[in-house]
Amino acid sequence: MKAYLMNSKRLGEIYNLLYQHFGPQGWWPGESTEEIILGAILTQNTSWGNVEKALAQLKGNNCLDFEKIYDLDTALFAEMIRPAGYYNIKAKRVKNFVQWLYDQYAGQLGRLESVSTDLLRNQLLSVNGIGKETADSILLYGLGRAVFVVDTYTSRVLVRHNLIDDQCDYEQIREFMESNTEENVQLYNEFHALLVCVGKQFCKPRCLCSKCPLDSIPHASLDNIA
DNA sequence: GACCAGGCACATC
DNA sequence: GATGTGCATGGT
Repeated sequence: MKAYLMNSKRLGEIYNLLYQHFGPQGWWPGESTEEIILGAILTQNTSWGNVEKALAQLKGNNCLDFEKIYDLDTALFAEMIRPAGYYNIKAKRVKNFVQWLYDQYAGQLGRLESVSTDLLRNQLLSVNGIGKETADSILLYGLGRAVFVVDTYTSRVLVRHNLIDDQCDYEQIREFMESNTEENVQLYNEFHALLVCVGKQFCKPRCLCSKCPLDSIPHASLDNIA
């Protein structure tokens, strides 16, 4: 059997186990595209609980809105998102994104619909503060494009279960996921959310947790755990 | 008090 | 190209 068939079969098993255990995740948590995009930037190296606090503050100040943010003083915006951590740098990053949206698309998210995914991804990556994971989160969860999002949890779970080498970089992991699964926005959405879910609960950095729903999937030895 | 959390850019070698 | 560092709050 060819490698890609084996990998797609294994990924299928993993997806089914996770889906059976956790159920549909219905990501991204957020009521609007703007909230999803803000969440994607605010969650950089930050726990989601802290992001929720920051989003709640924005909501309370009626600032979950790119037009408002565009006009808002950066220092003032930074104060509102303080609970998310790295608030000064994240305030600049959000402003950079909004500035890009205004410069290129008159501030209208609707205008992104006619742009190809590849072009959009490259444009997002050119914004200072938007890296690969953030760009792909925006594309998949915010804009409904079929791009697999790779994050710490995705990588960790795949490495632990010997699906990828721990030296794989972002693009290699994304390529691995996209080439071994059906190209489908809803599948990418659920699969990534489920990987985060199992990662949070059962795949801590320094331990091999038991009772993981993926226990039946071949597992790396402790020696291989960073 | 240490460790971790849904990264990214930049400096330095 | 690889490696190290700053950015910061809040939960466990």
